[in-house]
Amino acid sequence: MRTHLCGKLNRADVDQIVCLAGWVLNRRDHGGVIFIDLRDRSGRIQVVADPDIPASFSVADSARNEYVLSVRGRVRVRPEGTANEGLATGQIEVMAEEIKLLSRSEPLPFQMDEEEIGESTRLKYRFLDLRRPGMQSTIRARHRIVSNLRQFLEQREFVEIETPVLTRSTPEGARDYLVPSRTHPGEFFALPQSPQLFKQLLMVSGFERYFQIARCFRDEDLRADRQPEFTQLDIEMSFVDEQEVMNLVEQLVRDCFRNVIHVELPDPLPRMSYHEAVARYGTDRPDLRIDLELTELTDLMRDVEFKVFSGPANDAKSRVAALRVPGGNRLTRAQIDQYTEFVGQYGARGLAYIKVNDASLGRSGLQSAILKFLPDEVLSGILERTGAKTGDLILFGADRAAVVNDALGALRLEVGAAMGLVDPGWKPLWVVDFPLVEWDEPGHRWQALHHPFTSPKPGHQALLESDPGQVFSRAYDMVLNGTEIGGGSIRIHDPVLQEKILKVLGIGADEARVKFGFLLEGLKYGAPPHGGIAFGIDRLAAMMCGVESIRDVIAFPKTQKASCLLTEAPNQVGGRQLRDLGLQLKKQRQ
RNA sequence: GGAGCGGUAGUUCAGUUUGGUUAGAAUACCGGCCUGUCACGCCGGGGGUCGCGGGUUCGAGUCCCGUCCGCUCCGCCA
Repeated sequence: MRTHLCGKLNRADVDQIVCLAGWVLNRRDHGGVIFIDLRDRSGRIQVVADPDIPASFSVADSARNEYVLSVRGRVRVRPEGTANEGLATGQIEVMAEEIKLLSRSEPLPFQMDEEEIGESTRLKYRFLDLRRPGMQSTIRARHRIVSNLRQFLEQREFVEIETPVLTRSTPEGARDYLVPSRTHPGEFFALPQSPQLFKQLLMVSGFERYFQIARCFRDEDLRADRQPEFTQLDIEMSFVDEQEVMNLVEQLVRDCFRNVIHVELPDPLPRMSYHEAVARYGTDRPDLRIDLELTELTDLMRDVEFKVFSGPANDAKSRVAALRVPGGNRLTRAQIDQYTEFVGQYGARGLAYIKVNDASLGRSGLQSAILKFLPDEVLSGILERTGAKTGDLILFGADRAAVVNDALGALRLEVGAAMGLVDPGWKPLWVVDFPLVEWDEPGHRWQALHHPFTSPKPGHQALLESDPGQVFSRAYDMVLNGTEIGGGSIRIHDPVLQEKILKVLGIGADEARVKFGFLLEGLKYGAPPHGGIAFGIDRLAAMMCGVESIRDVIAFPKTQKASCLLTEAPNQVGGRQLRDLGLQLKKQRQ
């Protein structure tokens, strides 16, 4: 007797006696014969049974997913004349000789084959949602992805090391999840936002190649691609420069795509500077599947009478740019109004546009409320630079550069998707040459673009004090189809330089000691040059599975309010638990 | 903190624009019949706090106010 998994039977198995176990997908009694569609983790097979066989359950007219059965029987080819078109279960069936009921179920809260179930119902009954084919497939794919990444790194002598989950709050960056300490009343652990400082210390410790599949926690508002706890593939290496890190993780990602979803990514991955990405796409994570770009018009608009354009054109921190929409001429006024509202989310105060009715006619071939403000040479400059053709629409952004970039960058994605301009396939790239710091206006200080431990580019250190905004960092982001899937940098291994950077960031020696003194201390004891990267496993898995939300690749995700509908966490805890912590009960809501 | 969409049977939805008889459909569930079925078929049945609270009205699923929950986005996410 052999034991088989459901769905793995084939013609070579005919006449074998097999044992199956699985969920009943469908069960019927027809003409004195019982038909059972069984499903287990690997597939689906139809079992045919005579009512007289020993069976520890009774057959009703129909039922789905209500039982878990074990079946012993003979594999056979379905007899002539009994198969029909569209055989769902294949041509091999099992003639049952014995059926045992292993477990029974109440009627399900939703059907397994229903395509769209409301998010809250799915999450409340996540254990059943996970039983459905879609979630089975994504969760298993996620496992294959992680397994592949791990194998790749192990083959290259990386060592997987766990770092603490209960750790110290380092209040830079995101909000921490805090855990009160019982043994130190009034003090708190923080859950790690990333293992960054520990992995750098591991380099000091001599683990030259480290990785970890690390859970990270950030107490910020959620999005489709952001959960309060998420998983990162964390990598750090000693004695490497950015080329070596990038080359290695390119291979890692290519290998993963090849093995898991049979996709060949370009070799090498294209690279683009931060400044080029922002200029051409309005963002540091461009979606290169969309063949649209922002066109720089700032210099062209300096002398026009139209203040909406000339104002920003003459302000160093502002920008005038255009987005050409091929075939956009056919958009209605109402649709353009919607786009105006759309860019309003990003702070744009309007959305000027020109419809190109006939590109060969110059001014008279254009249609727009702003034509009268723009001289002929400016109009022809716009047409020439944007490459506008008859039937196109040109959209304008003129404001502070950050607003123009956010608005037109987002509009590019929105319009690209709406107009069907998104190429299928995979467009990865590296974004490099990031500024080390950016000016934070409300905080009135320089802020690290990546994090405070990122090394500045060699040769740029002289600018650190005179003009920090011009300093490039040794950071790199891997971007795939408009999503940042990984980011890293060569770190600072020189404690003197590290203190200098902290000073630029306005973090004094005392403050630095309080926040991450243990890292600064570690760097004093012969830290090797080192660098690394972290990949967002959830985002990577979601993209590779072709799903919109990372919730669909996380077995037990949280809702947008960061609660768990399955366990009803977070919840109030008993007075005893709180007293142990020296805390008080939250006042009950009315 | 802000903007938008949604919440009606176990589930997926219609009904809300223009207030008006007993709130419907499909599916699921229960009973009966049929029988090599595989979205089986046929007949019958049960099932609703229209998210919750308040208001307007002779009358509210429908209009108004508040609130809770889910989703998308902005802010936020070194």
